[in-house]
Amino acid sequence: MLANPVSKPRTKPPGERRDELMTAAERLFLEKGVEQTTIEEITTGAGVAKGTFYLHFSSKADVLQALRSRFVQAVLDGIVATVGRCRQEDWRGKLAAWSTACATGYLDAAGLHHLAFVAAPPATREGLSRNILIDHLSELIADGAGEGAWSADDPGFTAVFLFNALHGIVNQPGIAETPSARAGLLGAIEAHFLRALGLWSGID
Amino acid sequence: MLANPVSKPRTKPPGERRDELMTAAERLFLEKGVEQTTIEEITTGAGVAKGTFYLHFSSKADVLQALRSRFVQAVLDGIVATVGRCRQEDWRGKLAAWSTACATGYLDAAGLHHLAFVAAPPATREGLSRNILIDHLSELIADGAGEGAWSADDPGFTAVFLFNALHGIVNQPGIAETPSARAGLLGAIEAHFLRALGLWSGID
Amino acid sequence: MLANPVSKPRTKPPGERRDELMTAAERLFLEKGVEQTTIEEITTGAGVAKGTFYLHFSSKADVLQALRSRFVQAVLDGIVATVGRCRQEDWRGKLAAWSTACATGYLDAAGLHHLAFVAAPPATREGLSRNILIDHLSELIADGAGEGAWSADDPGFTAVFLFNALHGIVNQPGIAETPSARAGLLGAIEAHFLRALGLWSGID
Amino acid sequence: MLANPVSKPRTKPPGERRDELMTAAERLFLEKGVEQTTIEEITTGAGVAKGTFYLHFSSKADVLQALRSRFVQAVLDGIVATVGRCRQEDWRGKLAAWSTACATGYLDAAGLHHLAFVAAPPATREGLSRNILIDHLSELIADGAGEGAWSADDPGFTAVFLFNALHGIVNQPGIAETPSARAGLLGAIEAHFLRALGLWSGID
DNA sequence: AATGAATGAGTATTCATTCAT
DNA sequence: AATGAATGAATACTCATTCAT
Repeated sequence: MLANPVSKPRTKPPGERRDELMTAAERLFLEKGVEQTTIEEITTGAGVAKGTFYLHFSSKADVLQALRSRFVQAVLDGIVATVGRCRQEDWRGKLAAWSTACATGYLDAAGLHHLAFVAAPPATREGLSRNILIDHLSELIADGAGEGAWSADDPGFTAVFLFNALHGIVNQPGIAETPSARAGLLGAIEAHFLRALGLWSGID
Repeated sequence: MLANPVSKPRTKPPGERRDELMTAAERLFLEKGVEQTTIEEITTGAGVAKGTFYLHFSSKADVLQALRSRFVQAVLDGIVATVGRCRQEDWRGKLAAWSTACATGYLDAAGLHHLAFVAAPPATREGLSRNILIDHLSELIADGAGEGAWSADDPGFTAVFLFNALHGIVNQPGIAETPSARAGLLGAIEAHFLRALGLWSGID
Repeated sequence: MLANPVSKPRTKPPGERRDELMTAAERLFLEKGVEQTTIEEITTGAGVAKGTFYLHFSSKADVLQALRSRFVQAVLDGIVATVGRCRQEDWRGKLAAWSTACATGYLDAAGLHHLAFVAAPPATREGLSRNILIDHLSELIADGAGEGAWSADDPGFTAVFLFNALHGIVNQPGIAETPSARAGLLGAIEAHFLRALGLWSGID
Repeated sequence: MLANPVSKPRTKPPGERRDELMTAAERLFLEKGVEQTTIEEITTGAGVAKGTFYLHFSSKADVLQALRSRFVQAVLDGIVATVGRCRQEDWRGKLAAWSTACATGYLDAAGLHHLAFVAAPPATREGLSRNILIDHLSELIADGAGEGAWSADDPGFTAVFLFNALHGIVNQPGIAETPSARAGLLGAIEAHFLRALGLWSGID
């Protein structure tokens, strides 16, 4: 007997199912919290059976980790693209671009960012002290210092310092709700980033 | 017959019992984690019956919140004492003292701090964006600005920025394990605090 | 120092305290059910400390039993008074009076009656097959039969039969909410009582 | 390798599992009382794991309700079968059959009946004033009245009256322990039913 | 790949009762 | 008589995970 042509295919490419599960999990995690979300709710939300979850993830912590990676990677992509538009020698611009792009990426996914790093932080203490964003910022600071754009005794320290500062700022609930509030916020973040590297903020 | 002077009194002042329970909980939370600690272990650790726990706290989250408050209050007490030793007009010294005292308070109770704010963060997003430490720092920045010690467009913003920066730094595992590493760390934090307010760090 | 003349006396005659506890328990039992009512709520309701409860009752079942007795005795008193007003030889009138007085007593305390016999019945199966009301009715039937007012092969059987019938009728929620509904109900009960003894109900 | 043909299938049709759980619960409730029976004992009795209980029932009260329904339905089935054997126009016979079949159904499952309606009565007051047995009796009384077999001003009233009367009678502990006692009881119930409808009982 | 019935470990919480004062 | 802090037994329920189909 032929399969009902109207019904959705029972099997899908693995990547697609995985994404659907992640998206369902993300929505539920944001709506009701990680703890309060059950695996079954995730699978129901993704329209599959409970067992299917374990074909793609090993546990709830596993999906959460995947969501974290997806989020951080998206922010990093945004940063790379923005910073890449600066002239090679414009270190000041690059730093400003970094701060703005990072803050923007976070603000655009405020809930998810809070979820991934604050409400349900990774098991290790690494979360906010070692990640690809901090590495990227650290590298930028080191490169700029190498080119004489600024001085930085310890780029790693400054990167952790600034990243967490930015993180704390954008993590404030209700911040940047209006376009003008957001613009002001981005400006203030940029100014503090520049000042931290000893560059005058340009507002005299 | 007189009461046996050796046996502990069955009833104790409420505050005392409460403190004993908190202390037992703190030790267990640090040893084996919040999730892994049962209420019964806490009461056993405090030498009381299980039901007694609920005479003082409504849940595990409730003790955790009490531990958080106790920790933050202790750090604030240390800050107030240290800052208070600066001359009235020495705003630069006060800011430096604030950063050092705060970082010291955190580093001295690294486990508890990690526990209370990272591994088992408060349910709301408020924790790291509104607390008595940030309020205190914000006030200091505003006061200094009022006295012309520095300029600060938005003391609240800078306070959140710096507090989270500091928080991220001291939260790094294994940081400041040696006295010299700690000294260097405190110096770097101080330098960044000063620079954020446009004061030269004095290390050239 | 003299006791504050405004405060209520700390000690009261035992009977009074007991009554206050019973009254508080009755109100709470009716409001939220026996199971859902705690001893502490009862004592709070009576304005005494928890331990005082055990000076008057041995358990929750004990208060409930006391409430049951108080209720049944009140109904019986009403019946005895009403029936006593009939002429000595008016057996028909006595039976009618019994049914009406019993139903009235129940309807006047509908919730308590439900509580005492249905929602939280006594531990034994005796509740609705042996109690002082049934005994009283049984005696009336036997006496009337002895006087030739009616014939009754088994007065005990008929008493249980009629008592439970009446009980089921008045236990219907919302029955007899208006005066006329109540009058109709009492009439119907009376008619069925008379008919059960082979007396014509008088409604032809 | 083929599945071991001796081992029971791990999964069973839902209805079957449900029935097994109900039967295990019924046995335990009768043996040791509802309160004294734990969910775990029920599942052990049914040969399944604890969690399986909650796949079929939401709580102990839920199974109890299911047992009540099963019991009442069984009694109704017996009544319908018995009454159905009477000639169409034999209303007196039908009424007699109803009372006898209902009483028999109750007496045959005295423990369960006591359990379900007396020791652990339903939470609402509806149980003994509205159920499918009362509805059935009410209909019979109305139909007979319609055919002129008897007069009934309020069939619903009489049905509640008689049902509760019968219920109270059969609920007496130790009643009808011998065949002859049972026969006498059924006869007396029948006589009272007939008399309630104004039919002479035939026992003069 | 997908299903979903079955599993069973794990624990927070309540509250009747006691008893030293 | 009265208090109320302390006790501790007792159990329902959840939900991540498995696995036979």
